[in-house]
Amino acid sequence: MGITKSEIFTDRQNRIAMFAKVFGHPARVAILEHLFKIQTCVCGDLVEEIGLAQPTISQHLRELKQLGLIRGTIEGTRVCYCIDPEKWTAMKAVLYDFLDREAPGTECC
Amino acid sequence: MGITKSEIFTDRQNRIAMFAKVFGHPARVAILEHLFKIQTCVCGDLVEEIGLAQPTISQHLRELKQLGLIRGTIEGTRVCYCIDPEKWTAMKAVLYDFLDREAPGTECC
DNA sequence: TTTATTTATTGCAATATTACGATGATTAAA
DNA sequence: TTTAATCATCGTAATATTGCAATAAATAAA
Repeated sequence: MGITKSEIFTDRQNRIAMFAKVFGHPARVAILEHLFKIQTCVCGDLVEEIGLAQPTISQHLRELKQLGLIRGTIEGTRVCYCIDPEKWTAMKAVLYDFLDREAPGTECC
Repeated sequence: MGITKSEIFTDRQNRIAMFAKVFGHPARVAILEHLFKIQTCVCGDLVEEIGLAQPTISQHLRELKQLGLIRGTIEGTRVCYCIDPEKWTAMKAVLYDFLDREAPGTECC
């Protein structure tokens, strides 16, 4: 049905999935990488840097903003985006807690 | 159009997104957590453990298998699943390389 | 062989995602 | 005030994802 049954999972599992999902598209990965690279915040440069239409970039930026991973500041006719350091750290803690496991070396079954 | 323009991104960015995407659903998070918890591999228990229909679980298992993160071994009428340790480690390396950044403390713009 | 058990596959309905053109809103510049 | 520039939003088309009932496939048990 295209709709995720979030009710049957723990908050923790839903939180992990929510953060992972936002990285599940290369455009959002590229946006974040560019924001990390260009210390001073960027905005419409992302449209040129990445090869997608302006409304598409804007849509991806909104998803990142909704999770709090980036912030946008209006600067005249432009909008400057940057990583939110606290949120980035908090997100890392959630994902690392899930990812940082050692798979047992024993053979399967 | 619902279709991702993978061509315009680097292999690295696509790889990061591909791995992150598979964790972007709580059912797959739950499956992996259960496989980590129950050392000895499980199969249809996942259907009971998680509250989704058998075909749905089977579909999620297939996605994990396609990325190589889990393996399935036929045992009579059952199929035993387990984490692939090498693939798990390789996946971690890819995601950590992306996630493990320090956001600059400087203010936005 | 027949029946049960277990998992994969197929087909489908409902919803979500991706992408973009058109347009609106806001502000700077002329 | 008018025009240009920049970004967000709306509307829409195409595709993807999620979930399940029905069914097939494979093997164990009777």
